[in-house]
Amino acid sequence: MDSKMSKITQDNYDPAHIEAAVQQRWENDQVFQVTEQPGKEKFYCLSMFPYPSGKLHMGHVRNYTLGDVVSRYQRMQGKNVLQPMGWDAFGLPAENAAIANETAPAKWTYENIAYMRKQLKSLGFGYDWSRELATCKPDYYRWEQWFFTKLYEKGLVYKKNATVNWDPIDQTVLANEQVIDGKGWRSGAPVEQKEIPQWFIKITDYADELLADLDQLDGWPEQVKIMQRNWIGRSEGVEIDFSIVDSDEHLTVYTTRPDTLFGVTYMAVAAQHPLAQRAAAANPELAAFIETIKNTKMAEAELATIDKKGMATGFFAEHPLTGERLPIWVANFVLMDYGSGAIMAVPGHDQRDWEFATVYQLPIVPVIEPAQGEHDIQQAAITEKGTTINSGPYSGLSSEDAFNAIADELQQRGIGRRQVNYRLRDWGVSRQRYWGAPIPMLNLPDGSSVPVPAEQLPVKLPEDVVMNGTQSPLKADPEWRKTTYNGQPAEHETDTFDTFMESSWYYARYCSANFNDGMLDPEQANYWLPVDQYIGGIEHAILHLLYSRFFHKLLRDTGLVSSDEPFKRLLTQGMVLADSYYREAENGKITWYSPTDVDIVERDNKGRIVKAVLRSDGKEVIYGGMTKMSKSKNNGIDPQLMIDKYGADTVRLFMMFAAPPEATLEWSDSGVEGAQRFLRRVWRLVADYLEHADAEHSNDFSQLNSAQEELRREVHRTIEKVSDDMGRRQNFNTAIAAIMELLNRLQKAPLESPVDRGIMREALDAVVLMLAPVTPHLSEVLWQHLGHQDDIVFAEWPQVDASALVASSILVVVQVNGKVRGKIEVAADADQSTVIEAALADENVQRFITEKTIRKQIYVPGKLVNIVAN
RNA sequence: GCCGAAGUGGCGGAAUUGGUAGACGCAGCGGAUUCAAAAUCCGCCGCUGGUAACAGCGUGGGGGUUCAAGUCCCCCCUUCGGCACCA
Repeated sequence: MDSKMSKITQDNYDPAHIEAAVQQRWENDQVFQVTEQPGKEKFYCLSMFPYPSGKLHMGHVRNYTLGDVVSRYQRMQGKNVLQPMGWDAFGLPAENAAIANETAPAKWTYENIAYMRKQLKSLGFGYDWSRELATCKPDYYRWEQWFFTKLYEKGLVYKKNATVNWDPIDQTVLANEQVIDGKGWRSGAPVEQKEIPQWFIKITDYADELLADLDQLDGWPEQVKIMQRNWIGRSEGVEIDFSIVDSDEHLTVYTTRPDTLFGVTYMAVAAQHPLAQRAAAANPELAAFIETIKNTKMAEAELATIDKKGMATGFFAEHPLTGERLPIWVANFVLMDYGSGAIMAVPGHDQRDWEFATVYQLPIVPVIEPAQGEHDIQQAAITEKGTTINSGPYSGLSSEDAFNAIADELQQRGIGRRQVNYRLRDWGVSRQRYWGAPIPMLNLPDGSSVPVPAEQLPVKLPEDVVMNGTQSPLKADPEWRKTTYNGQPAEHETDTFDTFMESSWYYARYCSANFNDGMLDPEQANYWLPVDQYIGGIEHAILHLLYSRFFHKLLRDTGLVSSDEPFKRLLTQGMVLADSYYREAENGKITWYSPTDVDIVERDNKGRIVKAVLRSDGKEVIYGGMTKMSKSKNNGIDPQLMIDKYGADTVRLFMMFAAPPEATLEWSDSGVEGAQRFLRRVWRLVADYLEHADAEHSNDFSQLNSAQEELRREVHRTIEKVSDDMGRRQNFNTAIAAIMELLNRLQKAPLESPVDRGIMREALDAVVLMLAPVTPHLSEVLWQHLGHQDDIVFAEWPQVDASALVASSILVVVQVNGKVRGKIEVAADADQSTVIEAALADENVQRFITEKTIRKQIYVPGKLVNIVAN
């Protein structure tokens, strides 16, 4: 490596040059390729793989820098570290790009992968590229198809009707993000809700285990576990049959509040409910109403905020305990896809029921009196529990007792049963799109479906296609689906899998990425799994992470892995923000300009942006604040520009220093320059030292003067802090701050005596080693120049010398009535009375306690004295 | 609407177990160096008062617990993430 040969000087830090050289050596020596080494502690570090959208964005750079820092730190702890990378390559954007650029999704995807792989390498991430995978390749998705047929055989897969967004002009199914204000994004036609048959996987069979095993996940953020718990939403309640008046049928509902049963004043069913359909058949007005509410988007957020609408069906149900006639309404806030598609409405004690009842002037009967506080049932529902009233023989009971008494009664009469319910719904995996893994099912002429036999897998997705803008090429091609089954004609399913399917098991495939005889090689998988550290965005807290946990349990129950959970420790990183600028045209149209095209011409005396202009025309633009980097605000900063300008080490350092991992990170050009400045100072300090490197050194630290002792204490305190920050706390920003602090001290340290040089030598080795996970290229080069022969990638993390930490005296803060009034220096081993005596003797402390009576003296050993006086 | 976070100087952030609020960096200001500039180095830098020593105030707002609260409890406001077909 030529950078090793050339002398380093005050100002010859050249990131482009050294980074290329170091990366070349890693590649030549295949430094990051790993195999199983029984007996050596393993560490599997995984960052969420990217969707190959074109080029890396700053969110990726942040995510992968975090992963690389953790990986390199763990490797320096002597562990066998696996860090793989791959591509979440199926998805909607490829189809959109294909239409826009008149290319095939496959071609576009593969080109993006090639470019982004190059970018990842230029950032110096230490991946084992021999394990790279792309989910759009048949040798990946074939195993997913195989696994799906196994799940089918186990009875975990079924088909049922479910609602999709239907664009009646483009004759196509739309994703939620393609529906804008209720209209198709391309056609502009009002979107309809349509029921079509789709495949589901029974995640609800595993709901209990998914819930219970969250308790094992000590290394997960509490907030993510809480979100998953709420998502699964286990509840204990009662299923109740309400008989329908003048009919043999009944309406079954689930409630968690049987204690409010006497407060039921009406029933409500979904628009698609058979009862609603039957009522509509004889009632054109109702039929028309059902048509209008059918097209409400079914997203939960939408549902929660829509105006409550409904219409009576003319049917009545009978109250199971009072015999009262209850009108059955069709309501837009009841969904067929949830539970039984029907609810018992208790407007007194459920806010949605209350709002509906208020709109349609249905009776509101209070049956619960809350334990405390005034409540006006005319203003809102009372959702707290309390004591039953107006509940016949069940009045005067606590909510809990009433729950049990009423549940028992219903159960005894055979019209109700206690039941545990989950908010979690089964996983619908069918998508009516082209760019995804074909669902390996065959539709037979008799209308039944069978899995594609294992020997016929994979069902390959044709890659050389033309996108016409609407229909999936799979559906448009009458030939593709044609096949035979047992000699009879059959048709391939033309739907493809939800892309969450691929991302639910890729972490396991990496362990044996090139294994051709099965989905996983259990031996390799069980060596590496579970993932020791998983890193990705908080936006995946529920869906991706829940589906992956589910898949892991499915893999376990198929005998492919032996662990219960896929990810031991989880780090959720925050978003990356940048400044935004815009202009508003006279017609109100807003145009956003990239911060890289804008010059700031004026700041106020507080440093805030007052005036900025577009460089190309010199005219003013309006500052739009710090917002998430996005296409829509045109404020994405291209990582490539930054790497070209400053080098990977600087970009990595800035990313790790600017904010703690979980927080949002604000992009700042001057912050990046600050990071670069620091690296130049490190370089210079080493160059400075090397000029004295040939002089005599002493490593005998037993006779230090107080300045030397203090400096060396600083070095070892820093090692202690940085180790804790990087290993346990994962607060890389404070680790870097500590190294900066040490560097500030070292710049002022003398190099005169052999001991001075010995201390500096020890300190510089430590600084370079501690920076190695963050700035591996710079550290590697400086490490070589400091005379080390070994590769810093595998070097041992610096050790704390406990004897260097011992100090003879300590600083104690003295407060009077909780306010700091003085600081005293006391012997490290001074006892309480000595310290308090010294505190009371302090001149400034005296001013605040004279003529007052001391009521209390508190001593926090080694830290603080508080004197309470009045 | 529901669930989950966050709010600290001009700015990003630090304060890890209730114990010195503002580490580190950016911006700014003053100085050194330079023909000059860049780069670099030295110093100052929460607000108010004071030459200073120091004092008062100060962690989104309001209340509380405590010798002591950015940190714990209650209420409120604002911003952000997720809400099942974006990934």
